[in-house]
Amino acid sequence: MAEPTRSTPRRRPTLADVAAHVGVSTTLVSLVMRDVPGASPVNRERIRRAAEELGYHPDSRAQLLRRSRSRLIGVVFRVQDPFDGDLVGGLYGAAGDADYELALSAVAPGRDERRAVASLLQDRCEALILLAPHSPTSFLAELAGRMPIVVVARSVRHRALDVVRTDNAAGLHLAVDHLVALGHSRTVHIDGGRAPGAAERRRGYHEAVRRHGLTDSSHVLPGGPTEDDGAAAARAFLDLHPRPTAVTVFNDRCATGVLDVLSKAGVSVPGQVSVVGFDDSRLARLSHVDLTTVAQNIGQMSHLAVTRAKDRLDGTDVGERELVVSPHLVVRSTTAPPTTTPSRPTATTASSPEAASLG
Amino acid sequence: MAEPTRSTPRRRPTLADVAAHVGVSTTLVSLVMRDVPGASPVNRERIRRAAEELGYHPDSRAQLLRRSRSRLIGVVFRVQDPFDGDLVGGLYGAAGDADYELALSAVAPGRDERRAVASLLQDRCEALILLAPHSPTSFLAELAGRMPIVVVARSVRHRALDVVRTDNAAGLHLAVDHLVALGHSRTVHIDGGRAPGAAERRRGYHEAVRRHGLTDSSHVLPGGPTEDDGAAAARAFLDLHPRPTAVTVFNDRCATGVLDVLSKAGVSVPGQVSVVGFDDSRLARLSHVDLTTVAQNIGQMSHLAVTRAKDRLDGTDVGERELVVSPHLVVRSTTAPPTTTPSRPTATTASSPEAASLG
DNA sequence: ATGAAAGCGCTAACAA
DNA sequence: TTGTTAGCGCTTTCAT
Repeated sequence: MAEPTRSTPRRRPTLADVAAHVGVSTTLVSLVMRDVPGASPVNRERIRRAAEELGYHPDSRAQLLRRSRSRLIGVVFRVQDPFDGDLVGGLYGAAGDADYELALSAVAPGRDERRAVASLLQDRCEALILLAPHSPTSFLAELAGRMPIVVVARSVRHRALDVVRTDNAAGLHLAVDHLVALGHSRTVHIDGGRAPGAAERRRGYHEAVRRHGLTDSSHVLPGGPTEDDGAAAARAFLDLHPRPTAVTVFNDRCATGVLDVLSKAGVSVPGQVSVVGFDDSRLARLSHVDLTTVAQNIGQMSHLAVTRAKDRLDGTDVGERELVVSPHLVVRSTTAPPTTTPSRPTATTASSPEAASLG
Repeated sequence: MAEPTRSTPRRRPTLADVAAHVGVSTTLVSLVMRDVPGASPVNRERIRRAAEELGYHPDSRAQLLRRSRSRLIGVVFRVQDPFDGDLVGGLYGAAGDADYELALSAVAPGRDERRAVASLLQDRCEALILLAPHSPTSFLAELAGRMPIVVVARSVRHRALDVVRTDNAAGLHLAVDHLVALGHSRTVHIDGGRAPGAAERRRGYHEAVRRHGLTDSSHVLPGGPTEDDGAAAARAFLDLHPRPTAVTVFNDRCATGVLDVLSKAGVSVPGQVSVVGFDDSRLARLSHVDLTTVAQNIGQMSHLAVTRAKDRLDGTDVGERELVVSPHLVVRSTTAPPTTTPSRPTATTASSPEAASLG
């Protein structure tokens, strides 16, 4: 019988193996492997060759154990969430620039944040970046007593926690300003419920419509972060009378559900209703969705999160604990001026909100 | 000035610190921390308390370095992909059952598979599970020379590689059988292009329509794995004449794009056209999508992947290198019997395909 | 430019 | 039940 390719071969080679193979000390091999000056070009070359030949990879555990610092930043993320996915991508880049490694720990069904964090603690991460964590502030604060903690995309007010987040209220100002500039006056905001950021976006909506003197022709409809939430809210929206001409939605996922229900109900977008999302996720960019949306600056947020972690580790004196990143509006094809066919003669002052639920 | 909560406190406590604090040997502390029998209840309690008090967490790098085995399985996944997300969730569970830890390494923009794998090699993983890898077989084979490699959701034929995948062809048989049972005869398959599994699904479609004697009234339309691909394919579909009454689509994402375009074109689903997806992703389950789809058994795949890695590590004699998991059909609301209103008098033999592009 | 030796925090013999 | 000792693979003084 021919021996098949061995899938469990001999013990992995160590520094000592490489050293022995070349006939030098482990010290020299260590230098060469780390690209540190102090070895003759000849030996450098021979050692490189031997390492390659033996298939040597340094053992990061041993390295980390020996080094005083791990240069490791832990990241807790929701493995299911596309926004977190984007952020993780950005974090890899930012960490590389800052000469740190990332250790990923996922939150998944059956694996909660505490477990994710615990595993990172064992890995000797020097700091933690938590993406939209839902743990109680007390837990986060306790962690912060151990090591620098950077919370991303959730607003937590605690003097030991660093926060990097989008200016959610400003995002809704952008959305409402855009709609008003197009000529809309009857608008609705579909809410994110208890999702992180939802309260601020709701507040931003209220502030913006008030600023435009449109409070009386504004609504907030209960919603949530998912497509399903959006679909349900859209059904409620269809019952509204007079029907608003524009909708701001908590996020893109939710907006997708809204769009789908409107489309199925024969309501054209942006012909009859304009829709604005939030996040500028891949969802929004799809050519057949092409959603006008408030974009979070993921690259900047990732960069700030890593930089803040690094600054804390370096003991750099940083000012604010909370870093608020400005969003910007991406206008695509789900917003347009309202059609000038009011269902009733225009009333200068809107009727009382209660009237809407009648008839 | 009041000293704010320190975010970079004293050196992390070690086993020795705990031991000194209690006044016992490190051995004893080690036993207790690992829940190994061999310590008196009294000491066990005192040590536990001291560890808690000092905020002690074992250093997994030191543990791993010292233990002969790391009991670590590396997972390479695409941080953006919802299907990979689901799998990672399943893998955590399966790994826990098998008493292994998972080390995650993401593929993201700017971080390719080689980098993801390299980092896992340094972490001294004993085996690697690669989710839908796109690296060339040669690279995977080379890896397999070092350690057990389990490839999930991609078909690779190599005697050193283990593969866990869904029976894609069978999935399309299920889909077509379902449609035919409903009474459909003019069908179309929207293809996945070069995506993993696309070729097998296409083949399954061809086999199934042939088996039903429907080859002449079948089409394959070029598509791809994304919503955009589906949207484009759907536009091509709308130009088909006579229009097929049912569509099988490469995957759920693509099917979503198809549904959206159909909806916007005023084509009712399942009234005028039935649609079947593939994956049973969260997308398909959304109440407003409610897509009939071929479900991959994620739980079983995760379990098999971990078990296979474990068996290789244990040297267990396993038979097949390729584990093929049967999918099943989830019937939801996008499939129904065809309406019996042919746009023209039924022709027994379909007109030549070229005719479609005319007029 | 090179090497010897100590030790990172832990576990696994072995002894007591 | 408890302690002593050696050493995992590496980096880091300190010699040479």
